[in-house]
Amino acid sequence: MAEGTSPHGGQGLLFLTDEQLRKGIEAMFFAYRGFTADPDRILAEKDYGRAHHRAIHFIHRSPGTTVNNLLSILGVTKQSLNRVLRTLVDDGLVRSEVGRVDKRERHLFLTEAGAALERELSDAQRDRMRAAYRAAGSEAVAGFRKVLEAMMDEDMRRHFETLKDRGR
Amino acid sequence: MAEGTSPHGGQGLLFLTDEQLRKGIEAMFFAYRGFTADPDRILAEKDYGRAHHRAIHFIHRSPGTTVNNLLSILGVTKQSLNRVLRTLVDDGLVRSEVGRVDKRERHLFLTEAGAALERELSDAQRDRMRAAYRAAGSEAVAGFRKVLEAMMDEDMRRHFETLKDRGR
DNA sequence: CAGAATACGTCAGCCTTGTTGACATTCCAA
DNA sequence: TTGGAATGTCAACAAGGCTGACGTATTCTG
Repeated sequence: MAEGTSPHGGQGLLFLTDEQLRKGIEAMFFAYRGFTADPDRILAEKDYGRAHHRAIHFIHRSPGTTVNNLLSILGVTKQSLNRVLRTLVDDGLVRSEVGRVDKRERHLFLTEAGAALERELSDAQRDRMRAAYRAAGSEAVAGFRKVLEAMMDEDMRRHFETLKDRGR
Repeated sequence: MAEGTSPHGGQGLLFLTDEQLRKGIEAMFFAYRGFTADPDRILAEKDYGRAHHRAIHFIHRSPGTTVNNLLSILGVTKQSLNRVLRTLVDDGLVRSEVGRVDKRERHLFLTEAGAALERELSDAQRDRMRAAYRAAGSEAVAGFRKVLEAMMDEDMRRHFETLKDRGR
């Protein structure tokens, strides 16, 4: 635990046994289940799935985003996204607006109802995240974020950074 | 960053804005994609999916485990697991042995071929994990693990701990 | 301006992986 | 010994990925 604070700069001299790495892998697997568990319960009641949650989350995060942008964030095909988007628009949770400057584009926004569901979902998910952060301590949180960022693919890290800036 | 090392014990006085928590959530989402990307590529070539990977991983980890035990680790229905297991047995990657003391149980083992695939998959996944750990430093790794453990459901943490001990 | 490229939507069909329901076998306890 | 619980298998269905093909509107470019 004190290893990383040494003059080596916390890098370079890590002894990483296969066993340690395997535990990291399993931790990731089990934790992700917890991570999605609470929203999944809420979604199931409303006959939505994780795909709907993801769309709602990122539309909330980047109001007015285009379909194409959402596509590259979510990393699915347009057919797949479209199915989800259609139900959200039909159910009045998402509004799709023809672009003013480029009329080929559709800009996506949450309606009031959509924003309400978003709040319900992210409240649940944040509660767990907050509890985990509290239990682990702020030093651990910094490390958590560092490792996760290092684990992303390049494209995803780019998206992640972009979202980061926008939120400020 | 130095906050958690204070006499407060790294807890209690965390300022956790919704914005910070949201970034944690997004980091988790993007990182998990990276986490599964490499094995997914290998699996796609061989016409297997993530479900096969999970089964192989945990059978490797606990040779001789029963279907029921695997079920509770994976958190799916037995019918769902069974389908995956059947293809693995048919393809000669997994051996299923009728229990000696309780003949209702089946004990699961990897065959040589199964172990070979397991190695290929976990090598790929470990490589990424190792790179992320190296990039983040050992202090970060400790924090990473701490937060993940705190994020798990109780049952999952129990499984996680059990696997931990067994590996030693 | 004509034609290529882009953005989006949609239809059809497939696969994986989750679900429930029905059922056979085996074990155990009343 | 018999009925209930536990274990595992088979069948059928749904969600949500995927590819491929196509239509339409719009924009960009030579």
